[in-house]
Amino acid sequence: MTAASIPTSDGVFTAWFSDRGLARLEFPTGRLEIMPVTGLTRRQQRWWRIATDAVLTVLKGEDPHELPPLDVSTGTEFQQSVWEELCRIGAGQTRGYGEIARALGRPGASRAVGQACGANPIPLLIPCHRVLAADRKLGGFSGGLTWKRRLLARERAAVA
DNA sequence: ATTTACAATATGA
DNA sequence: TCATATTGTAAAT
Repeated sequence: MTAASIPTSDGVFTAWFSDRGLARLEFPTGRLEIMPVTGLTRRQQRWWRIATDAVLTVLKGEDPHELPPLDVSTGTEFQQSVWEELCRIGAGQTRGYGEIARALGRPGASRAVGQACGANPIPLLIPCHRVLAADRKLGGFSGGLTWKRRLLARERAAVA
Protein backbone atom coordinates (compact mmCIF):
# COMPACT_ATOMS: atom_id res chain seq x y z
CA MET A 1 0.00 0.00 0.00
CA THR A 2 1.29 3.39 -0.99
CA ALA A 3 0.06 6.76 0.16
CA ALA A 4 -0.37 9.89 -1.91
CA SER A 5 -1.68 13.30 -0.96
CA ILE A 6 -4.73 14.79 -2.58
CA PRO A 7 -4.64 18.54 -1.98
CA THR A 8 -7.95 20.39 -2.06
CA SER A 9 -9.22 23.74 -0.90
CA ASP A 10 -10.71 21.88 2.08
CA GLY A 11 -7.41 20.41 3.17
CA VAL A 12 -5.08 17.62 2.16
CA PHE A 13 -6.69 14.21 1.82
CA THR A 14 -4.57 11.09 1.89
CA ALA A 15 -5.22 8.27 -0.54
CA TRP A 16 -3.89 4.74 -0.09
CA PHE A 17 -3.39 2.56 -3.12
CA SER A 18 -3.00 -1.18 -3.22
CA ASP A 19 -2.16 -3.03 -6.39
CA ARG A 20 -5.88 -3.50 -6.93
CA GLY A 21 -6.97 0.10 -6.73
CA LEU A 22 -7.81 2.85 -4.28
CA ALA A 23 -8.15 1.13 -0.93
CA ARG A 24 -8.60 3.97 1.52
CA LEU A 25 -9.22 7.70 1.65
CA GLU A 26 -8.52 9.78 4.72
CA PHE A 27 -9.88 13.18 5.63
CA PRO A 28 -7.44 16.01 6.24
CA THR A 29 -5.78 15.52 9.62
CA GLY A 30 -5.43 18.90 11.22
CA ARG A 31 -1.74 19.36 10.61
CA LEU A 32 1.42 17.62 9.38
CA GLU A 33 0.84 15.55 6.29
CA ILE A 34 1.81 15.70 2.60
CA MET A 35 2.90 12.26 1.55
CA PRO A 36 4.99 12.25 -1.59
CA VAL A 37 3.24 11.29 -4.77
CA THR A 38 6.37 9.38 -5.69
CA GLY A 39 6.74 5.66 -5.21
CA LEU A 40 3.55 4.95 -7.08
CA THR A 41 3.46 2.57 -9.96
CA ARG A 42 2.42 3.98 -13.30
CA ARG A 43 -0.95 2.38 -12.84
CA GLN A 44 -1.34 3.87 -9.38
CA GLN A 45 -0.41 7.28 -10.70
CA ARG A 46 -3.19 7.02 -13.20
CA TRP A 47 -5.61 6.04 -10.41
CA TRP A 48 -4.33 8.95 -8.34
CA ARG A 49 -5.13 11.40 -11.10
CA ILE A 50 -8.63 10.01 -11.48
CA ALA A 51 -9.17 9.91 -7.71
CA THR A 52 -8.01 13.49 -7.30
CA ASP A 53 -10.39 14.66 -9.95
CA ALA A 54 -13.24 12.67 -8.40
CA VAL A 55 -12.61 14.04 -4.91
CA LEU A 56 -12.56 17.63 -6.17
CA THR A 57 -15.78 17.03 -8.05
CA VAL A 58 -17.56 15.58 -5.05
CA LEU A 59 -16.38 18.48 -2.94
CA LYS A 60 -18.08 20.75 -5.44
CA GLY A 61 -21.29 18.81 -4.86
CA GLU A 62 -21.34 17.08 -8.21
CA ASP A 63 -21.10 13.51 -9.43
CA PRO A 64 -17.66 12.32 -10.55
CA HIS A 65 -17.48 11.44 -14.22
CA GLU A 66 -15.01 8.67 -13.57
CA LEU A 67 -13.87 6.64 -10.58
CA PRO A 68 -10.66 4.72 -10.07
CA PRO A 69 -11.01 1.03 -9.27
CA LEU A 70 -11.94 0.70 -5.61
CA ASP A 71 -10.21 -2.01 -3.61
CA VAL A 72 -12.86 -3.06 -1.12
CA SER A 73 -11.29 -6.42 -0.39
CA THR A 74 -10.89 -5.42 3.24
CA GLY A 75 -14.63 -5.52 3.79
CA THR A 76 -16.92 -8.44 4.49
CA GLU A 77 -19.41 -9.58 1.93
CA PHE A 78 -22.22 -7.72 3.63
CA GLN A 79 -20.23 -4.52 3.88
CA GLN A 80 -19.26 -4.69 0.25
CA SER A 81 -22.88 -5.08 -0.79
CA VAL A 82 -23.80 -2.04 1.27
CA TRP A 83 -21.00 0.00 -0.28
CA GLU A 84 -22.07 -1.05 -3.73
CA GLU A 85 -25.58 0.12 -2.96
CA LEU A 86 -24.26 3.44 -1.69
CA CYS A 87 -22.60 4.07 -5.03
CA ARG A 88 -26.01 4.04 -6.67
CA ILE A 89 -27.01 7.23 -4.84
CA GLY A 90 -26.45 10.27 -7.02
CA ALA A 91 -25.35 13.69 -5.84
CA GLY A 92 -28.12 15.57 -4.13
CA GLN A 93 -30.08 12.43 -3.33
CA THR A 94 -30.36 10.73 0.01
CA ARG A 95 -31.48 7.34 1.28
CA GLY A 96 -32.32 6.05 4.74
CA TYR A 97 -30.48 3.35 6.65
CA GLY A 98 -33.57 1.18 6.61
CA GLU A 99 -34.07 1.90 2.94
CA ILE A 100 -30.65 0.51 2.11
CA ALA A 101 -31.32 -2.51 4.26
CA ARG A 102 -34.52 -3.30 2.40
CA ALA A 103 -32.82 -2.80 -0.95
CA LEU A 104 -30.41 -5.53 0.10
CA GLY A 105 -33.23 -7.88 0.99
CA ARG A 106 -32.54 -7.57 4.68
CA PRO A 107 -35.25 -5.44 6.20
CA GLY A 108 -34.40 -4.90 9.82
CA ALA A 109 -30.70 -4.68 9.15
CA SER A 110 -30.76 -0.90 9.22
CA ARG A 111 -28.47 -0.82 12.20
CA ALA A 112 -26.05 -3.13 10.48
CA VAL A 113 -26.10 -0.78 7.51
CA GLY A 114 -24.99 2.00 9.81
CA GLN A 115 -22.11 -0.13 10.92
CA ALA A 116 -21.10 -0.81 7.36
CA CYS A 117 -21.22 2.90 6.60
CA GLY A 118 -18.89 3.59 9.48
CA ALA A 119 -16.55 0.93 8.17
CA ASN A 120 -16.46 2.49 4.72
CA PRO A 121 -12.77 2.99 3.91
CA ILE A 122 -13.41 5.40 1.05
CA PRO A 123 -15.67 8.27 2.07
CA LEU A 124 -16.74 10.79 -0.58
CA LEU A 125 -16.25 8.37 -3.48
CA ILE A 126 -18.43 5.84 -1.71
CA PRO A 127 -21.02 8.41 -0.66
CA CYS A 128 -21.80 7.28 2.86
CA HIS A 129 -22.68 10.88 3.70
CA ARG A 130 -25.89 10.57 1.68
CA VAL A 131 -27.40 8.14 4.15
CA LEU A 132 -29.75 9.71 6.67
CA ALA A 133 -31.92 8.41 9.49
CA ALA A 134 -35.57 7.62 8.78
CA ASP A 135 -36.67 11.06 9.99
CA ARG A 136 -34.25 12.68 7.54
CA LYS A 137 -31.93 13.81 10.27
CA LEU A 138 -28.21 13.20 10.16
CA GLY A 139 -27.25 9.94 11.77
CA GLY A 140 -23.54 9.93 12.34
CA PHE A 141 -20.40 10.22 10.30
CA SER A 142 -16.95 8.76 10.74
CA GLY A 143 -15.28 11.92 9.53
CA GLY A 144 -17.33 14.09 11.88
CA LEU A 145 -20.84 15.44 11.44
CA THR A 146 -19.49 18.79 10.30
CA TRP A 147 -18.21 17.15 7.16
CA LYS A 148 -21.50 15.37 6.53
CA ARG A 149 -23.41 18.63 6.81
CA ARG A 150 -20.98 20.45 4.57
CA LEU A 151 -21.06 17.80 1.86
CA LEU A 152 -24.84 17.60 1.82
CA ALA A 153 -25.13 21.36 1.78
CA ARG A 154 -22.93 21.57 -1.30
CA GLU A 155 -25.18 19.05 -3.03
CA ARG A 156 -28.24 20.99 -1.95
CA ALA A 157 -29.66 17.84 -0.41
CA ALA A 158 -32.67 18.14 1.86
CA VAL A 159 -31.88 17.54 5.50
CA ALA A 160 -34.05 18.04 8.56
C1' DA B 1 -19.32 -20.50 21.24
C1' DT B 2 -20.87 -16.25 23.53
C1' DT B 3 -21.17 -11.51 24.43
C1' DT B 4 -20.96 -6.68 23.26
C1' DA B 5 -21.25 -2.54 20.71
C1' DC B 6 -23.38 0.17 17.02
C1' DA B 7 -23.90 6.09 12.14
C1' DA B 8 -31.47 2.29 13.55
C1' DT B 9 -36.38 2.09 14.09
C1' DA B 10 -41.09 1.16 15.63
C1' DT B 11 -43.95 1.47 19.46
C1' DG B 12 -46.24 2.90 23.77
C1' DA B 13 -46.53 6.01 27.67
C1' DT C 1 -40.35 13.86 23.87
C1' DC C 2 -38.47 9.79 26.24
C1' DA C 3 -37.82 4.83 27.43
C1' DT C 4 -37.80 0.32 25.85
C1' DA C 5 -37.74 -3.72 22.85
C1' DT C 6 -36.16 -5.64 18.73
C1' DT C 7 -33.02 -6.12 15.05
C1' DG C 8 -28.24 -7.84 11.88
C1' DT C 9 -23.53 -7.74 11.68
C1' DA C 10 -18.78 -7.50 13.17
C1' DA C 11 -15.34 -7.54 16.55
C1' DA C 12 -13.88 -8.75 20.95
C1' DT C 13 -13.86 -12.38 24.66
